Amino acid sequence: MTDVAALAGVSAQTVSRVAREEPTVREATAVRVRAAMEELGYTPNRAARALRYGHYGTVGMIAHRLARTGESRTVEAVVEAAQAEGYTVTLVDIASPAPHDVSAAVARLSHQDIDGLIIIRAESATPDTLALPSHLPVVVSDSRFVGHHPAVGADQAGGARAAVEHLLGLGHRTVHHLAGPADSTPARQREESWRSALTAAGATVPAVVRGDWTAASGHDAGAALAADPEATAVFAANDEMAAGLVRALHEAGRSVPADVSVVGFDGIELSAQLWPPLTTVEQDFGEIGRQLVDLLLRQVRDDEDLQDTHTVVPVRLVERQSTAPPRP
Amino acid sequence: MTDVAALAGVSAQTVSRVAREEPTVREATAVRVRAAMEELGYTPNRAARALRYGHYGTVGMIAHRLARTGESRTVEAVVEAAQAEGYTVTLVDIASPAPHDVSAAVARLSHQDIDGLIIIRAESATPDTLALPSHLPVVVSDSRFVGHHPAVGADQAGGARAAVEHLLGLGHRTVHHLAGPADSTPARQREESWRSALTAAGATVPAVVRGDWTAASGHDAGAALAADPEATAVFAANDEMAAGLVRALHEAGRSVPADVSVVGFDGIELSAQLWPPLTTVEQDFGEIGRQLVDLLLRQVRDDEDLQDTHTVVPVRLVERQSTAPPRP
DNA sequence: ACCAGAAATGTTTGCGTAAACAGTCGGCGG
DNA sequence: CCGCCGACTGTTTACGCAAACATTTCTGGT
Repeated sequence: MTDVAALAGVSAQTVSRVAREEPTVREATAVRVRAAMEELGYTPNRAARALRYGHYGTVGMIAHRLARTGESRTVEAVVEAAQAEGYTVTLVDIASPAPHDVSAAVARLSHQDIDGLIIIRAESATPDTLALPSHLPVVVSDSRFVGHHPAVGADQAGGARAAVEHLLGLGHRTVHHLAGPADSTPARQREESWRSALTAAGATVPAVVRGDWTAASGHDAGAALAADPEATAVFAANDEMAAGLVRALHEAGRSVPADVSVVGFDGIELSAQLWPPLTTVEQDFGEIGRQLVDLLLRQVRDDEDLQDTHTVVPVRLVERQSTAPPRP
Repeated sequence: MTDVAALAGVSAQTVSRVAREEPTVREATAVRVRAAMEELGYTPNRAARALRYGHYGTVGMIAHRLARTGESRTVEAVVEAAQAEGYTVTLVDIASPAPHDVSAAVARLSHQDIDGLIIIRAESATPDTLALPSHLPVVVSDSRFVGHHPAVGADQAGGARAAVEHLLGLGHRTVHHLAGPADSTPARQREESWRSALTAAGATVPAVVRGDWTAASGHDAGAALAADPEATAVFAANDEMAAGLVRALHEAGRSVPADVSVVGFDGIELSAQLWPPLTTVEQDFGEIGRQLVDLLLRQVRDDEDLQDTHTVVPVRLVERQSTAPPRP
């Protein structure tokens, strides 16, 4: 900055004014300064600015396994929404969703240059195990934190219920469930909602088959389900597992949907390309991302107290060709 | 920091020493200081540190549509590799891969607190249109920048050749190509390599069908290909389009692989779950991410000049059940 | 007990920026 | 033609931290 000032024949303060486009600089001077900045390749030092201003223009985001569809779509939406508000996003991926790793990630990130923190799918962390720096605004996409931090989440319960009711409505006696890992909050919510929807309809509740979100685990589970002639309808906790399940059914010679109907969850892009195209509960990841950023920035900028806020983003059942009435 | 120093009854410098875990502080003192830090919720201010040190411990990453499989896997790998080296990653998503938007993103990011920049899939940007701040270390995952910036890329040509040769080896007379968008460098490389592999084998080169990477575009293209009885083997430029293509073939009553063999590219998780499981050219995104970080940090830390470096990461043809010899 | 030298701690300074305050200059009314 | 006002521009200072240098407090050996 000093060099620019010298070259333009002005003071450093004037350079600063030009850099920030203050209107109180005479145009002729500004032109000269800009030319000098150009020539010297000057760029304002953000660390110094952050030090001066006391904030960074950056939000942190913690995620686990961010190449997964739900994660990456949320990340994309968050980045876009944050950018639209003039913030950048710094990302940390945690090794596992275990409390210890989450805390380590928070510790690392809270020493970073961030004004606020977005935690997505910190599935197994609990408010107690999460040692957050005081006064750091936080939003979470996991409802376990309701009452501790503002949260945004898809309507897991509603989606699961819609899936079960759709299958029951088709005439199936009951609906099997291919659940997600037991330590995942969304997985548990989907499972509980599946159970209560069955109970409410007076249907029997079959044993849960559990996977770990991966397609491979869905494929394993599918082998078991395919052997059970009673299983005519399956609600899978996500689309990847549903894809593995469908493949296992194909391999077992069971037709989808003639022999077995399958419903997924998430609405990933490829769900429409499976054979048959998968009926699924579609989440609006874009909206989730936008809400997360909105809630966070309201705390950062306006110092709002949003503790008890819990935004539920609606989901939508998309009926495709993987569901049909059972064989008579 | 001053408050902590006062509370612990030491100087600010000693607090700094404890914060950085310098070994020259007596343990008894360190304990007192740590207690004070704890009580006051003190956290070192990174902006001030960055200002003092002259670097940020952060790398920037520019990507486009980062929810796509290849992108998100690369992002995840980069984040992990950077974390392992003690760096964090700040992300910016660009609206479109057009030169103008890329430049805007670079401009935005170069004013951020970053020590280096990773550009992935800046497909249509050219070295000229990209106004980078001078002296900012850069790596690129697009070979168009070879000679301008160090680059890392999968072996596009080798992968495409392997796909074509696999199909030809199965006995197909020729191989059709479902290409990616014309403004994408990887798409062009795959297409050119497909063409030269056919020519080298003395096979005729059918007209290219072009998609835009999405499964939907693959489905559209599939409708055309399904109507052509000459098309017994198709090499799709990515797995998403291959999935759409396979679905279109199913809908047209053409069997895969009995009537038409299909090979994809990327090796996304769901490629193994399609029906039939997709033969594809698998990229090692993890390795690409690690190489990107390695190349970048060598410039950042050691000030190495890596201009002409171009690391090619091998790909691997994974044979599954979507390919077979043509009907006699 | 005394001293040299090592260990521990304190003081000064500057990193690049922008707010607050202090000039300087030109033009206009009287 | 003087003085005052507003438009510009310059000077001083502090943001929080850590390197460099200065000073104090311990060691252990005699």
